Amino acid sequence: MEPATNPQSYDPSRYERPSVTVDVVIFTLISQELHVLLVQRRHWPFEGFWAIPGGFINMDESLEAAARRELEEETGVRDVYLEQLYTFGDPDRDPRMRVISVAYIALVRADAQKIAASEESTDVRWWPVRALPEQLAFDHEQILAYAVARLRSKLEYTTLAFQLLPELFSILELKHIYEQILGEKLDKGNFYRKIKESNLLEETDVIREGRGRPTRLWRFRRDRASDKQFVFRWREDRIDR
Amino acid sequence: MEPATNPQSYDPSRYERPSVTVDVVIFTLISQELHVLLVQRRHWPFEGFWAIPGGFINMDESLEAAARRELEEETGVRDVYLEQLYTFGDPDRDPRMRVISVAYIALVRADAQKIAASEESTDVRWWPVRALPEQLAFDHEQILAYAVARLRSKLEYTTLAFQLLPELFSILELKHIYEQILGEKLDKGNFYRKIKESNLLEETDVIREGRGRPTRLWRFRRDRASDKQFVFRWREDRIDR
DNA sequence: TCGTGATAGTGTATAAGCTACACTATCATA
DNA sequence: TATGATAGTGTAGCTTATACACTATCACGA
Repeated sequence: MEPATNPQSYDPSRYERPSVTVDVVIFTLISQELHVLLVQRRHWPFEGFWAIPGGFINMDESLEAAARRELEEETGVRDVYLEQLYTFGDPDRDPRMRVISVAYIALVRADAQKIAASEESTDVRWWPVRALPEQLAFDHEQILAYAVARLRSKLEYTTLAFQLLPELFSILELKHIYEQILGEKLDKGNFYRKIKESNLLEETDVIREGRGRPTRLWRFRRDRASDKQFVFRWREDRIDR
Repeated sequence: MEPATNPQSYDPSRYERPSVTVDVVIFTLISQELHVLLVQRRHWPFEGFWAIPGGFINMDESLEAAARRELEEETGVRDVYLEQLYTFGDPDRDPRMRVISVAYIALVRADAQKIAASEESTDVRWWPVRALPEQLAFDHEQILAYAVARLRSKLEYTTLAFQLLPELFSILELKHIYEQILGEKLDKGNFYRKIKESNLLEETDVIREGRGRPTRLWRFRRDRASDKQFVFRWREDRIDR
């Protein structure tokens, strides 16, 4: 509890304190594929290794505010989807000192990447989650693996997939993302039916011309998102704590 | 990231550090009803208020180890289900100083409560979640509400309910718990079928005599639990991050 | 000893939802 | 005007869920 089981001996300042950082796993979609932002470290420890962006919390900001600050520093993006993932705190995860890291997941829209790209430095890159660097700094492999698993899992039963798409998109583009994430082909007809029945999409007048038949574009109804969660598929190996 | 976006200026010890505590929301079943363990504070701040048990982490133990230590100190119980809930870190959640609290959920078996009771001090009590104290210390109302919501949610699509039951139980007792949690009556026949099909229960030779027809008792197959998650019911308002 | 209430457990017709896949539609281009 | 490419619809049949009627086995009292 807050220090009071042994109240008579209470003196918080006695206790040695760990450092607390916030790490943000930033996902986006590039050419229909899921990517994550990593930064390359220039100094010991793990010099040259890729790492999840993050940093120390300020004493006067909330954890989420710290995560948003980090996110904006790295990508220049604001108002994105952000959720707390997990807190990693093994005693020796950082060789320098005890560091507790509160990890967050951020989803950045596909059409917002250019902002990131424009501010990209040589040691900041989007990596496809299917082809990540061999080894990451610290326990970041574990954090990233967990983030990917959680994202995959949640995309199946929430509207998170929409956060990755641009403002307007076709139903088959949406299907493509689901296929990427689920790792399997989906039936076109069934997908259309399911998405339409969900009533989460709003038809627009925009028609995109392409090689075949012109494609109608749709928009995500944010208002509906909170009312009704969209359950795309049930899986037995869900990760969602 | 771990401190290296600005590597040239890196010096972790410069940063002011928050205190980090682990709070454990301990649930159990008493007379078929969900209860939670709270401790009453003896000192400022929130003197006399009920709080979730917890304490500072040691510098050489993991977060989960700290949670298990707290749990054992409070209930004497080991080897229970434990999962990280969420990390609460608003700047002014503790009036004394900046405290980051990593909250855990623990599920204690119904037949293990006596252990807790035997070590109970005057200011430690099991509270039914349906009738909690008006106000809790710090932001513990929020933590507790979140824990209860997450527990309810997860009980529907995991085998967590079994963690609350004694070693041996009847299928209708299990049904009773699900009814408690879901807040609705379930069909007996469908419940039998669903549970049996799930293959999560192991029949025992134990028969309990009662008023009516004798009841066969069952045991939870822990080995199966990891293979196959038991999805009892889908809900649209799930909370599972 | 037979009936009744209480609890335990099974069977099944119907409804609802999902899946697979065949079908139609509309464009560009050769 | 035929062909390929992409967009979108219809539907038969299978699978699963729901509601509810049914059987089973005990204690206990008339």
